[in-house]
Amino acid sequence: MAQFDVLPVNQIAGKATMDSMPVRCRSCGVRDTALCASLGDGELSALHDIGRRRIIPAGQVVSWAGDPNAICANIVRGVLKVTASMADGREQIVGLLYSGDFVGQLFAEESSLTVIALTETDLCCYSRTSFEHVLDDFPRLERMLLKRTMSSLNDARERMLRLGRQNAQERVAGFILDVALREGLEDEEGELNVVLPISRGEMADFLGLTIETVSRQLTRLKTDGVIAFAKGDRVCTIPERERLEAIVNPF
Amino acid sequence: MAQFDVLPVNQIAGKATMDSMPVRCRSCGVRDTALCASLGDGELSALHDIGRRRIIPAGQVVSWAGDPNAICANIVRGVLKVTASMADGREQIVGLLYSGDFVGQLFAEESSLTVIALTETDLCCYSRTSFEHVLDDFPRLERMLLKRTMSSLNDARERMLRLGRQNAQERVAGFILDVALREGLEDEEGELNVVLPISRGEMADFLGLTIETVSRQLTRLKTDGVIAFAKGDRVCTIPERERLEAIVNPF
DNA sequence: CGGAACGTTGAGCATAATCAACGACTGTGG
DNA sequence: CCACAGTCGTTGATTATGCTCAACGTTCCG
Repeated sequence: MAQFDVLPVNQIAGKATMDSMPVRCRSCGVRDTALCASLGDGELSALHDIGRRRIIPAGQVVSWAGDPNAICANIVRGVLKVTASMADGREQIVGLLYSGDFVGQLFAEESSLTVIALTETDLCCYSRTSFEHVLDDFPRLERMLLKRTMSSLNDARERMLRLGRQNAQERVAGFILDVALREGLEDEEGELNVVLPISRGEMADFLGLTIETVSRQLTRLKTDGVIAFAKGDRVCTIPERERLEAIVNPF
Repeated sequence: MAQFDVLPVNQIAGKATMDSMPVRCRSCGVRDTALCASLGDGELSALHDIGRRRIIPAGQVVSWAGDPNAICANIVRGVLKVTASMADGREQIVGLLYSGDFVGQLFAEESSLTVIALTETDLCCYSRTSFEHVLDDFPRLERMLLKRTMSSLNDARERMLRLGRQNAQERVAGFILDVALREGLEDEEGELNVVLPISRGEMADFLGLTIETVSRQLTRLKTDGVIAFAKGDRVCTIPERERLEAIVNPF
């Protein structure tokens, strides 16, 4: 009954704006970076109507490998990991997804990968089949998805080079550099500061190493002065980016 | 002048059929498996008009990493490798492409990967930008490309698990199994026979190993009776598929 | 206070890389 | 025709890298 008060108010507010952008979308933090950016304000309702906001606590599974592939989503806030695993428990993180990224494999009846929230995460979830139908009606949406999928494929292939050909030192250094370039901030002294989004164990699963090896390589980078840690094990400072780059791409 | 005789004849032959399928496409071996399968006979001319057949000898580079990303293509016949490499020469094969597969990264100004023909290869080449324009006009073509790209992404992710978490024995066995399931033929005794499409060195580059390790693992599989070689190093027989599968996916 | 989760460090070991030698096969040129 | 180099694959000896097992410190929370 309380819902009755709330919902109509939102709808009225929506109609009161110049265009017909749905209310939930109007305040959405990834309106201009997620796939939605390919839709005009008026077109958003097609996605809005099939979407549902969901908050996932850290550590919770979003979708299991082997389950029917029922949902896909835009990430509004948070970080997800996509993992592949073997029967005996060996695990590999095959992708990390951030705000604005799209989650889910379309056109497949069964999902072969497990998706887990690393931080508390806001998702804008769609039924996979409904999303596929919306795709039929909005070519720009499909085009944007195609571009992103091609770009993900490229990322995956670059990561294969790392997993197949780089040693532990290069992998760890490369990971820190990637995160720093994506999310890092320069301070007043020109140092690059970044919060590592994952634990040592998750870094190991991402890099195809063990926890111990990741830890040892981090201490080595630390004693060599290439990186420094402040306030815990997650906050990392990079005094000279060039030194890190030299490790990742040697001659 | 001789051309004058030939070309009109082809055009007449094209128009003489019930539909307007271009001549070159009518005899094409991958008409129904490549991306073209998403187009009706009449629609084919859009691709046909911008396409050009090209024969690439074995070993020749189709496109270099770092070059302007100018072309894409359908593979009519042959096998290509897609490689990523580091400044110091380390190399990783990130994809193998067969007849009917699509080659090229769209919507990127520079290509980051090198493509090389492993066998003599027939390509149906398009200028990348022209192809992108055709994509605008044929939603079914774009949809098929999206599906394939998603499926390639999935393959790439499964390969990350291998590169990150499997040992040499499992990688080599897994590779043989993959090729056998894709291209192998059962003989009268129920044995699976397959011709390995690449050399030991290329297998090493594909699996993130060295030539010596690949060779040793193959001899180990051979002495264990899991596989056998006949007529050279490329023709491989698998007496019991289950034994190979047990190695790839242990408990 | 006890336990759990996370991270670091050490000792020993196993796996795959490196370095080296050699056989089989192919094509080339004398 | 044979000698030769070149490519490809195999095998052996040795080494280095990263894994395994184990212990221990810190932080957080019941």
